[in-house]
Amino acid sequence: MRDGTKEDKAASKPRGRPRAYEPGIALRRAGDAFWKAGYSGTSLDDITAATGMNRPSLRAAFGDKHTIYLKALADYWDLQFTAMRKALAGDLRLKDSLVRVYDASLSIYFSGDGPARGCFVVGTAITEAVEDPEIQRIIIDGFHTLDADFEARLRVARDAGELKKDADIAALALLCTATMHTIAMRARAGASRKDLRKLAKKAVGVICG
Amino acid sequence: MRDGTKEDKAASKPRGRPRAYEPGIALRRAGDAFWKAGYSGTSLDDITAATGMNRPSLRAAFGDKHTIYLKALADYWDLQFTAMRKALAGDLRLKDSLVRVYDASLSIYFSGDGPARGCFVVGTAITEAVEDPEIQRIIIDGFHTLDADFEARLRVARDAGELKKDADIAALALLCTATMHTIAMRARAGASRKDLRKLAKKAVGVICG
DNA sequence: TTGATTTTGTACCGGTTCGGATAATATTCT
DNA sequence: AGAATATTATCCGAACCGGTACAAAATCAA
Repeated sequence: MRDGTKEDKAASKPRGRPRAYEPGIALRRAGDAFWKAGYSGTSLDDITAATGMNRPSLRAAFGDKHTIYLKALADYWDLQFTAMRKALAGDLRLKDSLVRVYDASLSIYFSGDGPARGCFVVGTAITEAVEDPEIQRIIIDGFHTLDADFEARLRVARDAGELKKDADIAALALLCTATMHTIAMRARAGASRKDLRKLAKKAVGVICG
Repeated sequence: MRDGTKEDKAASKPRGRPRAYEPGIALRRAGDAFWKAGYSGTSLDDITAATGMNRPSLRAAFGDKHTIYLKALADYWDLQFTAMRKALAGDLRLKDSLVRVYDASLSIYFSGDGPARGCFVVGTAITEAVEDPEIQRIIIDGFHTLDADFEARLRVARDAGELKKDADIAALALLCTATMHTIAMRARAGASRKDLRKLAKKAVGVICG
């Protein structure tokens, strides 16, 4: 009585012809395509080539081009925040903690086969923001989350005596985000990973006083 | 003998049918079109609509789409650096000088009729950088000029005793550029001018110690 | 006035875009 | 085996893309 009721998790197979793709992987591949050339610069043909899916399957699975992009964008924010929070966790000194965040980001910015693509948001979403309020909102919310995560970490540091009692936590958090932004752009503009790591360390040096 | 030799500045008119447009203004309008939707997101039809020029005239005047874009990009850097250097000139205190730079940038980011478009480079060039080495180089050179201009101003401030003798000028300059970058992106993402001005002041507060 | 010169306006070309219509295929259920 | 279901594969079409050919228009020189 307990099994085969259809809601058996990974058990019971779906009814018709099985999928020839893995939705999660396919979406990431689609994201890779956007990441390289931006939203307008990526055609559905590019995406079919990247995913191996044909057009109708693509549409059935993820919707039209705009919807595919939004899903890829949400996916990226997940990746970014997961990496960031993992880097911020643990009881390192503030300075090391921040450097670890930037290192984690650099790993993302320099991921993939070709040349560095920087941040997905910076490289693809920012451009569309002016004419797409939905994307605009997703970006601004993400930036605020970035600010908030940095600020929370800085507050811990201040309470632990690593920062001066009267340090302007909010201001420092903005500079942390700003540093992330400048790294993201310079990465896409061709700066070397080594140089960007040095940049991060210098910025952290100032921020931590 | 001195006049009418054809090189008489604005004197002697050209030979054939006169232009129906002003090259400088037309190029700026073309830039406006790119500024709104990015390089790939802007069609030649968009540009003809923005400039009032028809397609063959456009090509004769500025070349193909890619060349038009490069001209518009160079034009924008000129605008940006002119505004920045004007803001940095004069003998204000460092803090006021920097705030003035960000105010000048905000004037650019919030220019135009529609919603804020942020920085032209951030909103249009960054996306293309991955697959266009020429654009990539123009961006990185521009960023370095930004860094250098800030650094020069900071050095003056240090020599004038506004900063500590052992202040890391290069690191502070990077944070100045980073602040510019984060403002540019947030502007395009829909942040209000008032909020961005407050952000700038907070950042300047930290940078100036 | 006539001819030379330059720009403009229209219309078109071949290729690409996105989305969908239709038929073939692979699997499960009965 | 046969019906039901879900995905895949091929193809189509209307719109758009960047670029160009060609003739009409506007000016200057003689």
